[in-house]
Amino acid sequence: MLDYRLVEAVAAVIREGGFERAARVLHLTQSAVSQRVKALEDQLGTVLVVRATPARATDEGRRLLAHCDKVGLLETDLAAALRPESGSDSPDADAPDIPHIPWTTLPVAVNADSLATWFPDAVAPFLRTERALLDLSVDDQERTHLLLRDGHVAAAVSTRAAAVQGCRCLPLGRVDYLCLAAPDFAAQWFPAGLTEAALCRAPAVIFNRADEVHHQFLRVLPPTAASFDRIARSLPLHYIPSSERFVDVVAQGLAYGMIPLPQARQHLADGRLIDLAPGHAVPIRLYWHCWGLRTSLLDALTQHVVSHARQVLAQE
Amino acid sequence: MLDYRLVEAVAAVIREGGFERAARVLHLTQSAVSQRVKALEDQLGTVLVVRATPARATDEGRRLLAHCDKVGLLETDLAAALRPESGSDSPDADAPDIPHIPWTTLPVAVNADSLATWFPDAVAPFLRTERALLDLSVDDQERTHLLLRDGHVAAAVSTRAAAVQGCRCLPLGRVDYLCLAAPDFAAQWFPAGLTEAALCRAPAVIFNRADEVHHQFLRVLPPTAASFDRIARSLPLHYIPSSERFVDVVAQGLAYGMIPLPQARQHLADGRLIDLAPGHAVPIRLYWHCWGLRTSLLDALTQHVVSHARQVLAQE
DNA sequence: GGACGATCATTACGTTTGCTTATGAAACAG
DNA sequence: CTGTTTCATAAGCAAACGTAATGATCGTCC
Repeated sequence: MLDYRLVEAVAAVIREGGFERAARVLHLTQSAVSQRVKALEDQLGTVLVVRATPARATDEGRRLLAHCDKVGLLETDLAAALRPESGSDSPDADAPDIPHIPWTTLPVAVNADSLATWFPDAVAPFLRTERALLDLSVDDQERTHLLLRDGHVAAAVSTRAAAVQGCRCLPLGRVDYLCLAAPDFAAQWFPAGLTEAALCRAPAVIFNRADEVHHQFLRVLPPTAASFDRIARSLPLHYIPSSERFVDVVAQGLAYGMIPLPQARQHLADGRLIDLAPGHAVPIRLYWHCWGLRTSLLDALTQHVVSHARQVLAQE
Repeated sequence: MLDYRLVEAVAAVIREGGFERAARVLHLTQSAVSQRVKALEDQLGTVLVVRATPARATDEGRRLLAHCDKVGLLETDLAAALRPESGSDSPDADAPDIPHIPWTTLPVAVNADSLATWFPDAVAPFLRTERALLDLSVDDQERTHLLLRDGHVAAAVSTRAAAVQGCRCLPLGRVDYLCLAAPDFAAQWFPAGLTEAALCRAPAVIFNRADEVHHQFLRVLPPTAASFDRIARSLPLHYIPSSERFVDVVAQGLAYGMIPLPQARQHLADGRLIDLAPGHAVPIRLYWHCWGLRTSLLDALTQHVVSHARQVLAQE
């Protein structure tokens, strides 16, 4: 079996982005880290770390890292099983050199809109009951599953319905994106509705360059597919990579854009936003992907996320 | 992580039914096996092997054995993954469209906290009057100036006071970060205040791995610099790369963390958050960097941002 | 009951592993 | 080109770990 002191050295180098920082975290010298990494690379016959600034993992290194995280989760389970009497852990005075009861850090990828809406409420009870720490990566909903596939995260919220190799995939529900604008904005830029000419002139806002929802919306609009390309190429676009600011920009009448119904409901009720294309919502289906590995922590997180999402998201 | 040489010794003893046989299988002496088993039992604080004839596992030993098998399976998978030459995966390339002449897209880098607070209000009037589109990049406040230096953005909000080559740099003001927690959280984890022991146990939340504010805070705390390193290395940390969710996590009593005063003011007034270290705010000074190139749009943006920031941010 | 055999624990000592300190090499910035 | 940063390598050394020998414990059989 692997010597996990070596594995952890590689993991630390990659997480910290360098041998020096890794050494500090591991309470070792840079030299020792270098030797450990080299030893493991020799043993496996593969380069695991790209020596650059910052240091990063090779494909093999990534796989090893994912493996290391899995084993870490398993060990957390084991520790819990071997320490059944760990009920009360209130901070009382004891030996400071004994590192406290270990926390487990769970790397999870989540799309910005979920993070801005239902996700925090879904994980809050989990964080209250489990000795776990979240390490969130925010990425586009179409790409979070890549982070999972490459072993960067143990779980992800994604639009991908197909399970990643070696992973579970559970449907969470549907979020409807509506094409919204402030009433003033609509009157100024779309006096005759969503005409092709108006679409080419009115400033729109999208999340970032990977955001596909706006384009999906244009595709389902009455104008034919022929005109779609022409429109899509000439859209004046704001890029605002923050869900909350995104909504603000639209609410303030600076642009129009595709907004998740949960985030828009209040604005719609108040009349601060209006639907530019009623009946043309873009439904985005979200899925929970996580390692197939059965671990009480992962299972608990999955349980919390899935059950909460199915309560608050639209179900088919 | 566990030392799997020790684990394998226990496994061998149980599988083989004795230390002697285990030693033969492991190509060791009986003494070595005995020492290894004892070492692991000491480490875990549990008896793993029932010394009888034949030797058998305790409940804890059985769990350890099951764990060992799981890790073995994972390692088999890993080995299979590292054997074959890595396939080629092509990252999907996106082709950003350049909008028409009348609209100018301004790439701007901004740190998340600014985006979550004063920045939108600062640029809103600018967007109303100018035919400009924003292309925001969110990055850590210590690194936004790098995006500027490398030509990725035309302007940036950064903590860097020194002007980038060929760029202007204007001070915007100061944001004070306070060490905050929910009252319940403070009572549970910091009954005696910010002691070293409590700091090592209580879960904290930081933005991401480049976030230095928390560490800066620890450095200015009463405990000497000597104890700082020890604390900093053993902090249980949540990573929540979203300003709004960051605050939520603290407000919900899931962790404590450094929060900009502007974002915390309402919570503090409501009593939902309390200051764990009054008088120990970490002041972060922000600067507006932009290309020296004189452009009416850039000048206008700079004008709006700087004047608004100087109104809402603390000035020296 | 006492001697014996089997089995694991302990002790003492020698080898080896693996860390630290010091220095070299390579990439990078200014 | 020079100083800086970062990783690799070399040599010395201490601690870890294994072996061999011995001690302790328990069950068995005469």
